[in-house]
Amino acid sequence: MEQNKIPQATAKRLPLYYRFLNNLNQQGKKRVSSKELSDAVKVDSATIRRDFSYFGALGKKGYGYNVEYLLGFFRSTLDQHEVTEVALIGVGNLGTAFLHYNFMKNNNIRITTAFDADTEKVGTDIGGVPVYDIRDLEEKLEDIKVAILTVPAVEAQVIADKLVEKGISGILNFTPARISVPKHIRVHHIDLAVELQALVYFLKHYSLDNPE
Amino acid sequence: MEQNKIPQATAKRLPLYYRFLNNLNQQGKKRVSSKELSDAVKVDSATIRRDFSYFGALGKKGYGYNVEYLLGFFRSTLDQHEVTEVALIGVGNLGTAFLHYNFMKNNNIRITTAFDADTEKVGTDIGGVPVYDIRDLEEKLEDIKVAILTVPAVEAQVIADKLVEKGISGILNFTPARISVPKHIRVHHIDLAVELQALVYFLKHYSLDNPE
DNA sequence: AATAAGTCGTGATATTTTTCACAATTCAGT
DNA sequence: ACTGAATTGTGAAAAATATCACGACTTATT
Ligand SMILES: NC(=O)c1ccc[n+]([C@@H]2O[C@H](COP(=O)([O-])OP(=O)(O)OC[C@H]3O[C@@H](n4cnc5c(N)ncnc54)[C@H](O)[C@@H]3O)[C@@H](O)[C@H]2O)c1
Ligand SMILES: NC(=O)c1ccc[n+]([C@@H]2O[C@H](COP(=O)([O-])OP(=O)(O)OC[C@H]3O[C@@H](n4cnc5c(N)ncnc54)[C@H](O)[C@@H]3O)[C@@H](O)[C@H]2O)c1
Repeated sequence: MEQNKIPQATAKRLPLYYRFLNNLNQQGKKRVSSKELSDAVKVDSATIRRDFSYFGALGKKGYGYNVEYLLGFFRSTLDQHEVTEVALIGVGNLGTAFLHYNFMKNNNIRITTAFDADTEKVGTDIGGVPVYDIRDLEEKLEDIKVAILTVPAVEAQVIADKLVEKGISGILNFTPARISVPKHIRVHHIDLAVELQALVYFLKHYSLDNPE
Repeated sequence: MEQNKIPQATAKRLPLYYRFLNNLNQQGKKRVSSKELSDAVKVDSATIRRDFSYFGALGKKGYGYNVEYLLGFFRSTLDQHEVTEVALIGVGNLGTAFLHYNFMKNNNIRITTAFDADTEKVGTDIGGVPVYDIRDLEEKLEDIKVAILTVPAVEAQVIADKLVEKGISGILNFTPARISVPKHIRVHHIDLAVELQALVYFLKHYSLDNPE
Protein backbone atom coordinates (compact mmCIF):
# COMPACT_ATOMS: atom_id res chain seq x y z
CA MET A 1 0.00 0.00 0.00
CA GLU A 2 1.39 3.22 -1.32
CA GLN A 3 1.50 5.33 1.81
CA ASN A 4 0.66 3.09 4.70
CA LYS A 5 2.75 5.20 7.01
CA ILE A 6 0.25 8.04 7.26
CA PRO A 7 -1.31 7.92 10.73
CA GLN A 8 -5.03 7.41 10.82
CA ALA A 9 -5.54 10.61 12.78
CA THR A 10 -3.79 12.49 10.02
CA ALA A 11 -5.76 10.77 7.27
CA LYS A 12 -9.02 11.82 8.89
CA ARG A 13 -7.99 15.45 8.76
CA LEU A 14 -6.97 15.50 5.12
CA PRO A 15 -10.44 16.17 3.70
CA LEU A 16 -10.79 19.06 6.11
CA TYR A 17 -7.56 20.62 4.96
CA TYR A 18 -8.58 20.06 1.39
CA ARG A 19 -11.83 21.89 1.85
CA PHE A 20 -10.23 24.92 3.45
CA LEU A 21 -7.56 25.07 0.80
CA ASN A 22 -10.31 25.12 -1.77
CA ASN A 23 -11.95 28.02 0.03
CA LEU A 24 -8.69 29.94 0.17
CA ASN A 25 -8.01 29.28 -3.47
CA GLN A 26 -11.44 30.53 -4.46
CA GLN A 27 -10.79 33.66 -2.45
CA GLY A 28 -7.70 34.13 -4.57
CA LYS A 29 -5.25 33.63 -1.74
CA LYS A 30 -1.77 32.60 -2.89
CA ARG A 31 -0.05 31.58 0.30
CA VAL A 32 -1.05 30.34 3.71
CA SER A 33 0.76 29.55 6.94
CA SER A 34 0.12 26.67 9.28
CA LYS A 35 -0.97 29.28 11.80
CA GLU A 36 -3.68 30.69 9.54
CA LEU A 37 -4.87 27.22 8.63
CA SER A 38 -4.91 26.39 12.30
CA ASP A 39 -7.25 29.28 13.06
CA ALA A 40 -9.56 28.20 10.28
CA VAL A 41 -9.80 24.48 10.98
CA LYS A 42 -9.17 24.60 14.74
CA VAL A 43 -6.29 22.15 14.68
CA ASP A 44 -3.01 23.03 16.38
CA SER A 45 -0.50 24.47 13.92
CA ALA A 46 2.21 22.00 14.95
CA THR A 47 -0.19 19.18 14.22
CA ILE A 48 -0.87 20.61 10.79
CA ARG A 49 2.83 20.88 9.99
CA ARG A 50 3.37 17.36 11.24
CA ASP A 51 0.47 16.09 9.15
CA PHE A 52 1.81 17.73 6.02
CA SER A 53 5.32 16.51 6.71
CA TYR A 54 4.26 12.89 6.28
CA PHE A 55 3.92 13.71 2.61
CA GLY A 56 7.30 15.40 2.37
CA ALA A 57 8.33 19.03 2.53
CA LEU A 58 5.33 20.79 1.04
CA GLY A 59 6.06 24.26 2.32
CA LYS A 60 8.89 26.72 2.48
CA LYS A 61 10.50 27.82 5.70
CA GLY A 62 9.86 31.45 6.44
CA TYR A 63 7.19 31.59 3.77
CA GLY A 64 4.44 29.09 4.40
CA TYR A 65 2.60 27.00 1.85
CA ASN A 66 1.62 27.81 -1.70
CA VAL A 67 -2.14 27.40 -1.79
CA GLU A 68 -2.40 26.25 -5.37
CA TYR A 69 0.39 23.74 -5.04
CA LEU A 70 -0.92 22.33 -1.80
CA LEU A 71 -4.44 22.13 -3.18
CA GLY A 72 -3.21 20.25 -6.22
CA PHE A 73 -1.21 17.93 -4.05
CA PHE A 74 -4.16 17.05 -1.85
CA ARG A 75 -6.47 16.79 -4.82
CA SER A 76 -4.46 13.94 -6.18
CA THR A 77 -3.77 12.45 -2.76
CA LEU A 78 -7.50 12.35 -2.11
CA ASP A 79 -8.25 11.18 -5.64
CA GLN A 80 -10.45 14.17 -6.26
CA HIS A 81 -9.61 14.30 -9.93
CA GLU A 82 -11.99 11.43 -10.51
CA VAL A 83 -15.57 11.01 -9.33
CA THR A 84 -16.20 8.38 -6.66
CA GLU A 85 -19.63 6.84 -7.00
CA VAL A 86 -21.53 5.88 -3.90
CA ALA A 87 -24.75 3.97 -3.31
CA LEU A 88 -27.28 4.84 -0.64
CA ILE A 89 -29.47 2.19 0.96
CA GLY A 90 -32.61 3.32 2.73
CA VAL A 91 -34.36 6.38 1.37
CA GLY A 92 -36.05 7.49 4.57
CA ASN A 93 -35.68 10.69 6.59
CA LEU A 94 -31.94 10.68 6.64
CA GLY A 95 -31.37 9.07 3.27
CA THR A 96 -33.61 11.61 1.54
CA ALA A 97 -31.70 14.47 3.15
CA PHE A 98 -28.44 13.04 1.83
CA LEU A 99 -29.85 12.60 -1.65
CA HIS A 100 -30.93 16.21 -1.81
CA TYR A 101 -27.60 17.42 -0.56
CA ASN A 102 -25.38 14.91 -2.33
CA PHE A 103 -22.10 16.33 -1.06
CA MET A 104 -21.83 18.63 -4.07
CA LYS A 105 -19.49 21.20 -2.58
CA ASN A 106 -15.76 20.99 -2.94
CA ASN A 107 -15.49 17.30 -3.46
CA ASN A 108 -15.92 14.70 -6.07
CA ILE A 109 -18.02 12.11 -4.34
CA ARG A 110 -21.55 11.51 -5.62
CA ILE A 111 -24.41 9.30 -4.63
CA THR A 112 -25.42 7.87 -7.98
CA THR A 113 -27.72 5.04 -6.99
CA ALA A 114 -30.22 4.55 -4.20
CA PHE A 115 -32.19 1.54 -2.97
CA ASP A 116 -35.27 1.09 -0.86
CA ALA A 117 -37.78 -1.63 -0.01
CA ASP A 118 -40.81 0.66 -0.08
CA THR A 119 -42.71 0.34 -3.36
CA GLU A 120 -43.85 3.95 -3.08
CA LYS A 121 -40.25 5.08 -3.29
CA VAL A 122 -38.93 2.61 -5.82
CA GLY A 123 -38.92 4.08 -9.30
CA THR A 124 -38.74 7.70 -8.19
CA ASP A 125 -35.86 10.10 -8.61
CA ILE A 126 -34.72 12.06 -5.57
CA GLY A 127 -32.31 14.88 -6.15
CA GLY A 128 -31.61 13.34 -9.54
CA VAL A 129 -30.71 9.96 -8.09
CA PRO A 130 -32.80 6.96 -9.17
CA VAL A 131 -34.26 4.82 -6.41
CA TYR A 132 -34.21 1.10 -7.17
CA ASP A 133 -35.83 -1.82 -5.46
CA ILE A 134 -33.53 -3.36 -2.88
CA ARG A 135 -34.22 -6.73 -4.52
CA ASP A 136 -32.40 -5.42 -7.59
CA LEU A 137 -29.26 -4.65 -5.60
CA GLU A 138 -27.41 -7.49 -7.25
CA GLU A 139 -28.03 -6.10 -10.69
CA LYS A 140 -27.92 -2.33 -10.14
CA LEU A 141 -25.03 -1.92 -7.74
CA GLU A 142 -22.56 -2.61 -10.53
CA ASP A 143 -19.05 -1.84 -9.38
CA ILE A 144 -19.77 0.75 -6.74
CA LYS A 145 -17.39 0.27 -3.86
CA VAL A 146 -18.84 2.52 -1.18
CA ALA A 147 -22.29 2.46 0.39
CA ILE A 148 -24.13 4.71 2.82
CA LEU A 149 -26.43 2.76 5.08
CA THR A 150 -29.56 4.55 6.29
CA VAL A 151 -32.01 1.70 6.77
CA PRO A 152 -33.73 0.80 10.05
CA ALA A 153 -31.28 -0.74 12.52
CA VAL A 154 -32.83 -4.22 12.32
CA GLU A 155 -32.17 -4.36 8.59
CA ALA A 156 -28.57 -3.19 8.83
CA GLN A 157 -26.82 -6.54 9.18
CA VAL A 158 -28.83 -8.24 6.44
CA ILE A 159 -28.16 -5.43 4.00
CA ALA A 160 -24.49 -5.29 5.00
CA ASP A 161 -24.18 -8.99 4.23
CA LYS A 162 -25.67 -8.45 0.80
CA LEU A 163 -23.35 -5.54 0.12
CA VAL A 164 -20.35 -7.60 1.14
CA GLU A 165 -21.42 -10.44 -1.06
CA LYS A 166 -21.71 -7.99 -3.93
CA GLY A 167 -18.13 -6.83 -3.38
CA ILE A 168 -18.44 -3.55 -1.51
CA SER A 169 -15.23 -2.16 0.05
CA GLY A 170 -16.52 0.41 2.52
CA ILE A 171 -19.70 1.24 4.38
CA LEU A 172 -20.67 4.46 6.09
CA ASN A 173 -23.14 3.21 8.63
CA PHE A 174 -25.66 5.63 10.13
CA THR A 175 -27.71 2.98 11.88
CA PRO A 176 -27.14 2.31 15.56
CA ALA A 177 -26.41 -1.35 14.75
CA ARG A 178 -22.77 -2.36 14.97
CA ILE A 179 -22.48 -4.51 11.90
CA SER A 180 -20.12 -7.43 11.40
CA VAL A 181 -18.16 -7.68 8.17
CA PRO A 182 -15.07 -9.52 6.96
CA LYS A 183 -12.00 -7.69 8.12
CA HIS A 184 -10.89 -6.47 4.72
CA ILE A 185 -14.01 -4.33 4.54
CA ARG A 186 -14.01 -0.99 6.23
CA VAL A 187 -16.99 0.31 8.18
CA HIS A 188 -17.21 3.79 9.63
CA HIS A 189 -19.98 4.29 12.12
CA ILE A 190 -21.65 7.65 12.49
CA ASP A 191 -23.91 7.33 15.42
CA LEU A 192 -25.80 10.55 15.85
CA ALA A 193 -27.60 9.61 19.05
CA VAL A 194 -24.30 8.60 20.62
CA GLU A 195 -22.71 11.88 19.56
CA LEU A 196 -25.49 13.84 21.12
CA GLN A 197 -25.38 11.87 24.35
CA ALA A 198 -21.62 12.18 24.50
CA LEU A 199 -21.87 15.94 24.08
CA VAL A 200 -24.36 16.14 26.92
CA TYR A 201 -22.10 14.00 29.08
CA PHE A 202 -19.13 16.25 28.42
CA LEU A 203 -21.14 19.31 29.32
CA LYS A 204 -22.12 17.90 32.67
CA HIS A 205 -18.78 16.40 33.59
CA TYR A 206 -16.05 18.41 31.95
CA SER A 207 -17.58 21.83 31.73
CA LEU A 208 -14.70 23.97 33.01
CA ASP A 209 -12.83 24.10 29.75
CA ASN A 210 -13.12 22.76 26.28
CA PRO A 211 -10.44 20.20 25.48
CA GLU A 212 -10.19 18.19 22.27
CA MET B 1 -15.85 18.58 38.25
CA GLU B 2 -17.13 15.34 39.66
CA GLN B 3 -15.28 12.79 37.54
CA ASN B 4 -12.76 14.66 35.50
CA LYS B 5 -10.47 11.69 35.43
CA ILE B 6 -12.51 9.73 32.88
CA PRO B 7 -10.58 9.77 29.60
CA GLN B 8 -12.36 11.39 26.70
CA ALA B 9 -12.09 8.25 24.62
CA THR B 10 -13.90 6.37 27.37
CA ALA B 11 -16.56 9.05 27.75
CA LYS B 12 -17.38 8.84 24.06
CA ARG B 13 -18.06 5.14 24.35
CA LEU B 14 -20.37 5.36 27.33
CA PRO B 15 -23.54 6.06 25.33
CA LEU B 16 -22.76 3.08 23.16
CA TYR B 17 -22.42 0.78 26.15
CA TYR B 18 -25.58 2.22 27.57
CA ARG B 19 -27.54 1.45 24.44
CA PHE B 20 -26.39 -2.14 24.25
CA LEU B 21 -27.08 -2.70 27.92
CA ASN B 22 -30.58 -1.45 27.28
CA ASN B 23 -30.96 -3.94 24.46
CA LEU B 24 -29.72 -6.78 26.62
CA ASN B 25 -32.01 -5.79 29.45
CA GLN B 26 -35.00 -5.70 27.16
CA GLN B 27 -34.07 -9.18 25.96
CA GLY B 28 -34.24 -10.27 29.58
CA LYS B 29 -30.54 -11.01 29.89
CA LYS B 30 -29.29 -10.93 33.47
CA ARG B 31 -25.53 -11.06 33.07
CA VAL B 32 -23.01 -10.15 30.46
CA SER B 33 -19.25 -10.51 30.08
CA SER B 34 -16.84 -8.00 28.62
CA LYS B 35 -16.29 -10.50 25.84
CA GLU B 36 -19.96 -10.59 24.84
CA LEU B 37 -20.19 -6.84 25.01
CA SER B 38 -17.07 -6.65 22.90
CA ASP B 39 -18.63 -8.74 20.15
CA ALA B 40 -21.70 -6.53 20.18
CA VAL B 41 -20.11 -3.11 20.17
CA LYS B 42 -16.85 -4.01 18.38
CA VAL B 43 -14.59 -2.64 21.07
CA ASP B 44 -11.80 -4.78 22.49
CA SER B 45 -12.84 -6.52 25.70
CA ALA B 46 -9.82 -5.23 27.61
CA THR B 47 -10.75 -1.71 26.61
CA ILE B 48 -14.26 -2.27 27.90
CA ARG B 49 -13.02 -3.56 31.23
CA ARG B 50 -10.63 -0.64 31.48
CA ASP B 51 -13.41 1.80 30.65
CA PHE B 52 -15.68 0.36 33.31
CA SER B 53 -12.87 0.28 35.84
CA TYR B 54 -12.63 4.08 35.84
CA PHE B 55 -15.96 4.02 37.64
CA GLY B 56 -14.87 1.41 40.17
CA ALA B 57 -15.36 -2.32 40.34
CA LEU B 58 -18.67 -2.78 38.58
CA GLY B 59 -18.38 -6.47 37.83
CA LYS B 60 -17.55 -9.71 39.58
CA LYS B 61 -14.52 -11.75 38.76
CA GLY B 62 -15.41 -15.06 37.19
CA TYR B 63 -18.99 -13.92 36.68
CA GLY B 64 -19.17 -10.81 34.54
CA TYR B 65 -21.44 -7.85 34.95
CA ASN B 66 -25.01 -7.74 36.18
CA VAL B 67 -26.96 -6.13 33.34
CA GLU B 68 -29.55 -4.41 35.47
CA TYR B 69 -26.99 -3.00 37.86
CA LEU B 70 -24.71 -1.79 35.11
CA LEU B 71 -27.60 -0.26 33.22
CA GLY B 72 -28.74 1.59 36.30
CA PHE B 73 -25.24 2.78 36.96
CA PHE B 74 -24.81 4.17 33.47
CA ARG B 75 -28.30 5.61 33.46
CA SER B 76 -27.39 7.86 36.32
CA THR B 77 -23.86 8.49 35.04
CA LEU B 78 -25.34 9.66 31.75
CA ASP B 79 -28.14 11.55 33.49
CA GLN B 80 -30.74 9.54 31.65
CA HIS B 81 -33.21 9.73 34.50
CA GLU B 82 -34.04 13.26 33.42
CA VAL B 83 -34.92 14.61 29.98
CA THR B 84 -32.33 16.83 28.31
CA GLU B 85 -33.95 19.40 26.08
CA VAL B 86 -32.24 20.40 22.87
CA ALA B 87 -32.91 23.11 20.30
CA LEU B 88 -32.44 22.66 16.57
CA ILE B 89 -31.54 25.57 14.33
CA GLY B 90 -32.18 25.21 10.61
CA VAL B 91 -35.16 23.11 9.57
CA GLY B 92 -33.88 22.08 6.12
CA ASN B 93 -33.09 18.65 4.71
CA LEU B 94 -31.04 17.49 7.62
CA GLY B 95 -32.89 19.35 10.34
CA THR B 96 -36.24 17.95 9.22
CA ALA B 97 -34.84 14.42 9.30
CA PHE B 98 -33.68 14.94 12.87
CA LEU B 99 -37.03 16.36 13.93
CA HIS B 100 -38.86 13.35 12.60
CA TYR B 101 -36.47 10.96 14.27
CA ASN B 102 -35.88 12.91 17.46
CA PHE B 103 -33.58 10.33 19.06
CA MET B 104 -36.51 8.58 20.69
CA LYS B 105 -34.90 5.22 21.21
CA ASN B 106 -33.11 4.29 24.39
CA ASN B 107 -32.23 7.74 25.51
CA ASN B 108 -33.69 10.73 27.16
CA ILE B 109 -32.66 13.53 24.88
CA ARG B 110 -35.35 15.42 23.01
CA ILE B 111 -35.41 18.22 20.51
CA THR B 112 -38.14 20.41 21.96
CA THR B 113 -37.71 23.62 20.02
CA ALA B 114 -36.71 24.43 16.45
CA PHE B 115 -35.87 27.67 14.66
CA ASP B 116 -35.72 28.70 11.04
CA ALA B 117 -35.56 31.90 9.00
CA ASP B 118 -37.96 30.72 6.30
CA THR B 119 -41.44 32.14 6.84
CA GLU B 120 -42.97 29.07 5.20
CA LYS B 121 -41.56 26.91 7.95
CA VAL B 122 -42.06 29.22 10.89
CA GLY B 123 -45.24 28.38 12.77
CA THR B 124 -45.41 24.77 11.67
CA ASP B 125 -44.93 21.67 13.80
CA ILE B 126 -42.55 19.01 12.56
CA GLY B 127 -42.59 15.70 14.36
CA GLY B 128 -44.39 17.47 17.18
CA VAL B 129 -41.72 20.12 17.55
CA PRO B 130 -42.76 23.76 17.05
CA VAL B 131 -40.69 25.77 14.57
CA TYR B 132 -40.11 29.36 15.66
CA ASP B 133 -38.72 32.34 13.83
CA ILE B 134 -34.97 32.66 14.33
CA ARG B 135 -35.59 36.28 15.33
CA ASP B 136 -37.42 34.96 18.38
CA LEU B 137 -34.41 32.93 19.52
CA GLU B 138 -33.83 35.28 22.41
CA GLU B 139 -37.30 34.73 23.78
CA LYS B 140 -37.98 31.09 22.93
CA LEU B 141 -34.68 29.40 23.66
CA GLU B 142 -35.34 29.71 27.40
CA ASP B 143 -32.79 27.71 29.32
CA ILE B 144 -31.91 25.10 26.76
CA LYS B 145 -28.22 24.35 27.00
CA VAL B 146 -27.61 22.27 23.88
CA ALA B 147 -28.22 23.14 20.25
CA ILE B 148 -28.00 21.23 16.99
CA LEU B 149 -26.84 23.42 14.14
CA THR B 150 -28.13 22.51 10.67
CA VAL B 151 -28.17 25.88 8.92
CA PRO B 152 -26.24 26.76 5.75
CA ALA B 153 -22.51 27.03 6.42
CA VAL B 154 -22.40 30.79 5.90
CA GLU B 155 -24.93 31.33 8.66
CA ALA B 156 -23.19 29.07 11.16
CA GLN B 157 -20.93 31.60 12.86
CA VAL B 158 -23.62 34.24 13.20
CA ILE B 159 -26.05 31.80 14.74
CA ALA B 160 -23.36 30.36 16.99
CA ASP B 161 -22.63 33.85 18.29
CA LYS B 162 -26.29 34.36 19.10
CA LEU B 163 -26.48 31.01 20.86
CA VAL B 164 -23.42 31.83 22.92
CA GLU B 165 -24.84 35.18 23.87
CA LYS B 166 -28.01 33.44 24.97
CA GLY B 167 -26.00 31.14 27.27
CA ILE B 168 -25.74 27.88 25.37
CA SER B 169 -23.23 25.32 26.73
CA GLY B 170 -22.82 22.91 23.83
CA ILE B 171 -23.32 22.84 20.08
CA LEU B 172 -23.52 19.85 17.79
CA ASN B 173 -22.44 21.39 14.51
CA PHE B 174 -23.36 19.68 11.26
CA THR B 175 -22.26 22.52 9.03
CA PRO B 176 -18.86 22.39 7.36
CA ALA B 177 -17.97 25.71 9.01
CA ARG B 178 -15.51 25.48 11.89
CA ILE B 179 -17.11 27.88 14.30
CA SER B 180 -15.32 29.97 16.92
CA VAL B 181 -16.72 30.10 20.42
CA PRO B 182 -15.43 31.04 23.86
CA LYS B 183 -13.46 28.18 25.28
CA HIS B 184 -15.91 27.23 28.00
CA ILE B 185 -18.39 26.25 25.32
CA ARG B 186 -18.11 22.86 23.78
CA VAL B 187 -18.59 22.26 20.07
CA HIS B 188 -18.66 18.83 18.48
CA HIS B 189 -18.35 18.84 14.73
CA ILE B 190 -20.00 16.15 12.66
CA ASP B 191 -18.82 16.70 9.17
CA LEU B 192 -20.50 14.21 6.92
CA ALA B 193 -18.66 15.13 3.74
CA VAL B 194 -15.35 14.78 5.56
CA GLU B 195 -16.36 11.40 6.92
CA LEU B 196 -17.24 10.18 3.48
CA GLN B 197 -14.02 11.47 1.94
CA ALA B 198 -11.99 9.98 4.76
CA LEU B 199 -13.63 6.60 4.22
CA VAL B 200 -12.80 6.74 0.53
CA TYR B 201 -9.23 7.70 1.34
CA PHE B 202 -8.86 4.76 3.71
CA LEU B 203 -10.18 2.38 1.11
CA LYS B 204 -7.63 3.47 -1.43
CA HIS B 205 -4.66 3.67 0.87
CA TYR B 206 -5.11 1.19 3.68
CA SER B 207 -7.17 -1.51 2.06
CA LEU B 208 -5.30 -4.61 3.26
CA ASP B 209 -6.89 -4.82 6.64
CA ASN B 210 -9.34 -2.95 8.75
CA PRO B 211 -7.70 -1.32 11.74
CA GLU B 212 -9.39 0.92 14.31
C1' DA C 1 -14.23 -30.63 48.85
C1' DA C 2 -11.77 -30.44 44.96
C1' DT C 3 -11.47 -29.19 40.19
C1' DA C 4 -12.19 -26.83 35.97
C1' DA C 5 -13.78 -23.16 33.25
C1' DG C 6 -14.75 -18.50 33.00
C1' DT C 7 -14.04 -13.65 33.98
C1' DC C 8 -12.68 -9.36 36.19
C1' DG C 9 -9.41 -5.61 37.48
C1' DT C 10 -5.13 -3.86 36.65
C1' DG C 11 0.15 -3.37 36.45
C1' DA C 12 2.97 -3.17 32.79
C1' DT C 13 3.82 -2.37 28.10
C1' DA C 14 2.97 -0.94 23.50
C1' DT C 15 1.13 2.16 20.24
C1' DT C 16 -0.68 6.33 18.64
C1' DT C 17 -1.25 11.09 18.76
C1' DT C 18 -0.16 15.66 20.17
C1' DT C 19 2.75 19.27 21.53
C1' DC C 20 7.08 21.80 22.50
C1' DA C 21 10.78 24.24 20.98
C1' DC C 22 14.35 25.50 17.95
C1' DA C 23 17.82 25.42 13.99
C1' DA C 24 17.35 26.42 9.28
C1' DT C 25 15.53 29.01 5.85
C1' DT C 26 12.90 32.68 3.36
C1' DC C 27 11.44 37.19 2.44
C1' DA C 28 10.91 42.21 2.66
C1' DG C 29 12.82 46.48 3.70
C1' DT C 30 16.59 49.35 3.95
C1' DA D 1 24.36 42.91 1.22
C1' DC D 2 22.48 43.00 5.80
C1' DT D 3 18.90 42.70 9.31
C1' DG D 4 14.76 41.31 11.46
C1' DA D 5 10.43 39.04 11.34
C1' DA D 6 8.11 35.03 9.92
C1' DT D 7 7.60 30.26 9.29
C1' DT D 8 8.81 25.48 8.23
C1' DG D 9 10.24 20.66 9.40
C1' DT D 10 11.38 17.74 12.90
C1' DG D 11 13.86 15.57 17.09
C1' DA D 12 12.44 14.85 21.46
C1' DA D 13 9.10 14.75 25.09
C1' DA D 14 4.62 14.37 26.73
C1' DA D 15 0.05 12.80 26.78
C1' DA D 16 -3.52 9.85 25.55
C1' DT D 17 -5.15 5.50 24.26
C1' DA D 18 -5.12 0.56 23.57
C1' DT D 19 -3.60 -4.01 24.53
C1' DC D 20 -1.31 -7.89 26.90
C1' DA D 21 -1.25 -11.08 30.32
C1' DC D 22 -2.02 -12.79 34.75
C1' DG D 23 -3.36 -13.18 39.74
C1' DA D 24 -7.55 -13.37 42.13
C1' DC D 25 -11.97 -14.60 42.44
C1' DT D 26 -16.76 -16.92 41.09
C1' DT D 27 -19.54 -20.47 39.69
C1' DA D 28 -20.76 -24.97 38.27
C1' DT D 29 -19.83 -29.79 38.38
C1' DT D 30 -18.53 -33.93 40.11
N1 LIG E 1 -33.29 10.33 11.03
C1 LIG E 1 -32.41 10.62 11.96
O1 LIG E 1 -32.32 11.76 12.37
C2 LIG E 1 -31.52 9.58 12.51
C3 LIG E 1 -30.65 9.91 13.55
C4 LIG E 1 -29.80 8.93 14.07
C5 LIG E 1 -29.83 7.66 13.55
N2 LIG E 1 -30.66 7.38 12.55
C6 LIG E 1 -30.66 6.02 12.02
O2 LIG E 1 -30.59 6.06 10.62
C7 LIG E 1 -31.39 5.04 10.07
C8 LIG E 1 -32.42 5.65 9.15
O3 LIG E 1 -33.20 6.56 9.86
P1 LIG E 1 -34.44 7.27 9.18
O4 LIG E 1 -34.98 8.23 10.17
O5 LIG E 1 -34.06 7.75 7.86
O6 LIG E 1 -35.43 6.04 9.06
P2 LIG E 1 -36.66 5.87 8.06
O7 LIG E 1 -37.54 4.83 8.63
O8 LIG E 1 -37.20 7.20 7.73
O9 LIG E 1 -35.97 5.32 6.74
C9 LIG E 1 -35.60 4.01 6.55
C10 LIG E 1 -35.78 3.69 5.09
O10 LIG E 1 -35.25 2.39 4.85
C11 LIG E 1 -36.17 1.69 4.02
N3 LIG E 1 -35.97 0.27 4.23
C12 LIG E 1 -36.48 -0.52 5.20
N4 LIG E 1 -36.06 -1.77 5.04
C13 LIG E 1 -35.26 -1.79 3.97
C14 LIG E 1 -34.54 -2.79 3.30
N5 LIG E 1 -34.52 -4.05 3.75
N6 LIG E 1 -33.84 -2.45 2.21
C15 LIG E 1 -33.84 -1.19 1.76
N7 LIG E 1 -34.51 -0.19 2.34
C16 LIG E 1 -35.21 -0.49 3.42
C17 LIG E 1 -37.51 2.19 4.43
O11 LIG E 1 -38.45 1.99 3.39
C18 LIG E 1 -37.24 3.66 4.66
O12 LIG E 1 -37.41 4.40 3.50
C19 LIG E 1 -32.02 4.31 11.23
O13 LIG E 1 -31.25 3.17 11.53
C20 LIG E 1 -31.92 5.29 12.35
O14 LIG E 1 -31.80 4.65 13.59
C21 LIG E 1 -31.51 8.31 12.01
N1 LIG F 1 -28.22 17.54 4.01
C1 LIG F 1 -27.11 16.84 4.09
O1 LIG F 1 -27.09 15.69 3.72
C2 LIG F 1 -25.87 17.46 4.61
C3 LIG F 1 -24.68 16.72 4.60
C4 LIG F 1 -23.52 17.29 5.09
C5 LIG F 1 -23.55 18.57 5.61
N2 LIG F 1 -24.70 19.27 5.60
C6 LIG F 1 -24.69 20.61 6.16
O2 LIG F 1 -25.76 20.77 7.02
C7 LIG F 1 -26.30 22.08 6.89
C8 LIG F 1 -27.75 21.97 6.54
O3 LIG F 1 -27.91 21.24 5.35
P1 LIG F 1 -29.32 21.08 4.68
O4 LIG F 1 -29.16 20.20 3.52
O5 LIG F 1 -30.32 20.70 5.71
O6 LIG F 1 -29.57 22.56 4.17
P2 LIG F 1 -30.95 23.25 3.83
O7 LIG F 1 -30.65 24.41 2.98
O8 LIG F 1 -31.94 22.24 3.39
O9 LIG F 1 -31.45 23.78 5.24
C9 LIG F 1 -30.98 24.91 5.87
C10 LIG F 1 -32.13 25.52 6.66
O10 LIG F 1 -31.63 26.59 7.42
C11 LIG F 1 -32.56 27.67 7.30
N3 LIG F 1 -31.84 28.91 7.55
C12 LIG F 1 -31.12 29.65 6.70
N4 LIG F 1 -30.61 30.73 7.32
C13 LIG F 1 -31.04 30.66 8.59
C14 LIG F 1 -30.84 31.47 9.71
N5 LIG F 1 -30.09 32.56 9.67
N6 LIG F 1 -31.43 31.12 10.86
C15 LIG F 1 -32.18 30.01 10.93
N7 LIG F 1 -32.38 29.19 9.90
C16 LIG F 1 -31.82 29.52 8.74
C17 LIG F 1 -33.12 27.57 5.92
O11 LIG F 1 -34.36 28.21 5.85
C18 LIG F 1 -33.23 26.07 5.75
O12 LIG F 1 -34.47 25.59 6.22
C19 LIG F 1 -25.49 22.76 5.81
O13 LIG F 1 -24.50 23.54 6.43
C20 LIG F 1 -24.87 21.63 5.08
O14 LIG F 1 -23.63 21.99 4.53
C21 LIG F 1 -25.86 18.73 5.11
